Amino acid sequence: MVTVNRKLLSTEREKLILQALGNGVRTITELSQSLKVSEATVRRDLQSLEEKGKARRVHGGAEQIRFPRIEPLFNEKTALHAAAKNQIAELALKFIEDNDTVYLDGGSTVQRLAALLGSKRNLTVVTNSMTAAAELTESAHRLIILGGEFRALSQTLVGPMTAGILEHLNISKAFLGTIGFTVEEGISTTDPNEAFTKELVMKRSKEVFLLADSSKIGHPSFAVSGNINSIGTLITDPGIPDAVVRKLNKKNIKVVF
Amino acid sequence: MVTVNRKLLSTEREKLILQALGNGVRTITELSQSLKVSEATVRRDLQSLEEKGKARRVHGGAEQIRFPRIEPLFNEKTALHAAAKNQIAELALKFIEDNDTVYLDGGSTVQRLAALLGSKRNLTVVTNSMTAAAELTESAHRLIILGGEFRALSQTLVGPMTAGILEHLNISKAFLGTIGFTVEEGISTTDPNEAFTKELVMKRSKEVFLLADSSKIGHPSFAVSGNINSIGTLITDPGIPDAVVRKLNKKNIKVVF
DNA sequence: GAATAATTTGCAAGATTTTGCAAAAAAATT
DNA sequence: AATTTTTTTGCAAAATCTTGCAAATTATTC
Repeated sequence: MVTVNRKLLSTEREKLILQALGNGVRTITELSQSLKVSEATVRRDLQSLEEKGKARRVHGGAEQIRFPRIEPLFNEKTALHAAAKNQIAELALKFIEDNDTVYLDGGSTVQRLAALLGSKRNLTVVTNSMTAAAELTESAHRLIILGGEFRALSQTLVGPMTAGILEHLNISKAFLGTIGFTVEEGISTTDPNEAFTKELVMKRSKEVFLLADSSKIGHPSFAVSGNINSIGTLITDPGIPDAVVRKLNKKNIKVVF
Repeated sequence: MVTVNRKLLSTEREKLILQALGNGVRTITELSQSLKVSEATVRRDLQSLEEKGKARRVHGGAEQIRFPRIEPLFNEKTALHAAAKNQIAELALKFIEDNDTVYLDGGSTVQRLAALLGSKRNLTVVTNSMTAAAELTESAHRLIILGGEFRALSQTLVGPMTAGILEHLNISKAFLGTIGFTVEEGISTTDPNEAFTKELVMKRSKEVFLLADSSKIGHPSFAVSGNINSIGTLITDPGIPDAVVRKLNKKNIKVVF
């Protein structure tokens, strides 16, 4: 236990704050009182922690980030992104025709697409996303779920075991999500197993569509998936820089927004 | 129970809402009263949750996005022999030890067992049942889902595609459900694809437990699964006729009730 | 060890966000 | 079609956040 009998360095205080957050969400007032510093100071500390990716501020307080390496990227900054994602999903929908065999990847954008598939007829939907699967269990479409190890963070099935099924399937159109995307390297995610599955899907699909809002472009993640040339079309929002569009077009990747 | 001794942050409130939704559909009014905030605020929270894909709003309230409720048919059956099924599940649980690799089949009895696994540590759970999977997504156990075609009626993944993964796994204890069971033929179900998967599981498992309440005994169904001798133990209820117990014992199948 | 520079802290005014209320719009029900 | 219920929208009050600045603290230099 740390007894506060002298002034604390901000570094020490930040550690105490993190410790306090470990037990859940804390308000600014709570933190301010228990650390005996002004609320302004707490705010500044939290700002610093947020920049380091160790805490997430919410209006009125802050909470701990459980998976520091990953969550900041997940951080769906509110309705702005949500709107973009819906738009992207609607654009993607236009590429799907009745009777298609499509693959749906994990991720929130693709999830939106899954919710829209009710308007199509007689699809065969292959997916590794448990949430997409859940969305589709009540639909009339044929649903095929890749097996494999369940990854709680992304709610997907990933890893080498997925290969067994994928090898037996020919997918006409794959719709992939991603954590990061760069013009040089293409798709990248945080988990190598997930990257492996994405790569395999790209190989087994005639057409590959990448669904990524513009906030993801230019930010690579840890594990790179396959070759960027496997991607046929990037579906994104108008926030994508012109320069990126040009570079992608040069690589024969269509960009839609 | 959460005691509200201070103002809640919106993040916390959203978590409480999700928790409340876990028990089914809630109306806006209910949520507003139990959280002691205005209905407008509840609506806004639900909107936010919906954008994050964690809840679905319906007219008059909201529900959690989860795996679909088991269908009526499934439900009726469940209610019918509920007590027996719970007992059977509890008996089955005693055969599971920490660190085991177990297989969970579809069916309402096995589903009960899935719900009890929280008391064990560090299991590897392999399953083809979407409802069992749903039950376990939040657990700390390692979860492996067989791939394959989704069969809505039983909410399971079945057919030849499941083989790809099963062949790579060694299961120590398999817990199977069934539609019908006879001393002569053993397990039988309505769907050949489902029978195929059950058969394969029996081959890949060191010990096979069949969970079947006594109402199923003596009633064969359409598609027979594998050899009756693959079954090591029948876990059932006291309603099982003595004659059947004797015959099974002769075949070296233990009977537990 | 004193003087100076750099950083941190607390305060308070102005900007932003959240909340609850109520009217208008939309959806479901009769 | 009329009524009731639910949802959306606009608005004002309250709460929270940001920013600039001065005081306090800490680090650096002489």
